[in-house]
Amino acid sequence: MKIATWNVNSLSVRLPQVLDWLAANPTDVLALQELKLTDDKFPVAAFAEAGYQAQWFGQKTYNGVALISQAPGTDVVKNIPGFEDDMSRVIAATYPDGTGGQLRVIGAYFPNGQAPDSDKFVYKMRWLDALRDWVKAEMTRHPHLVLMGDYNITYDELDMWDPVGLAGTIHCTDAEREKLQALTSLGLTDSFRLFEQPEKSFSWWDYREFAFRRNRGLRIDHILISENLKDRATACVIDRAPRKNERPSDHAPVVLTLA
DNA sequence: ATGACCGCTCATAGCGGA
Repeated sequence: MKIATWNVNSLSVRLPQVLDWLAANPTDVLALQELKLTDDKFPVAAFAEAGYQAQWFGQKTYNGVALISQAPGTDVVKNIPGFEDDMSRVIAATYPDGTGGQLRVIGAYFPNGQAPDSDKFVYKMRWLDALRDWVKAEMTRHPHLVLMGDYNITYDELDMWDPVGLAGTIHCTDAEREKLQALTSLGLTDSFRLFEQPEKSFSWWDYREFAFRRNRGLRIDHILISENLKDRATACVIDRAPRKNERPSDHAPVVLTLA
């Protein structure tokens, strides 16, 4: 089965590209981030026509997340329980795992953080702490778990186009990476690094300065999987094709294959 | 040193993104 995540940077603008991509890449569960629309504007009918169900959690102007799936999602949770937040960043649901079991899927749009000395960075740290505590509890309830989305954090220098120039900048600070390691230490694995990858593999490129053409990007979109899913993982790739579209998202989809 | 590009908003400049 295929599991994927894609920050679409406005679903209203990118809907045709998402539908085209799904037609070419049938996917069991696709997590979307940055819908930038309210719940009443979510294109549920368009996905239904394409054979997909959806769970969504939007808001005006910013943020917004969804899970697009072939099977219905159950036990849906929106945002981190107990963590007061006026931003729509998290959606979780349970799906059939293709082998008669169940798969818990969490799609998340992690805070950007803006700059390491900003209020938004403080919020990012608090949010990451709350996410970790909740995911830890989710893993006890749901042993087969996928945590995917736009993390807005690089793991290390391999995830940066300019490790020297970008050292210590947002997405690349020690503080953010410690929080990412705290998630990993729950028993989650970065599925992308289970496999050999091309050098300079990124999932996001700035719209400015021909960054995509020059492959000046970051790898900040991740699919983390629980220990008992590792043996089923057969591939994890970043699909750069949609980044070449006209009017593309600045992010590319990341796709995990489970046997 | 700065801004670049993109999407959005009770718009027409400013914010947030990354």
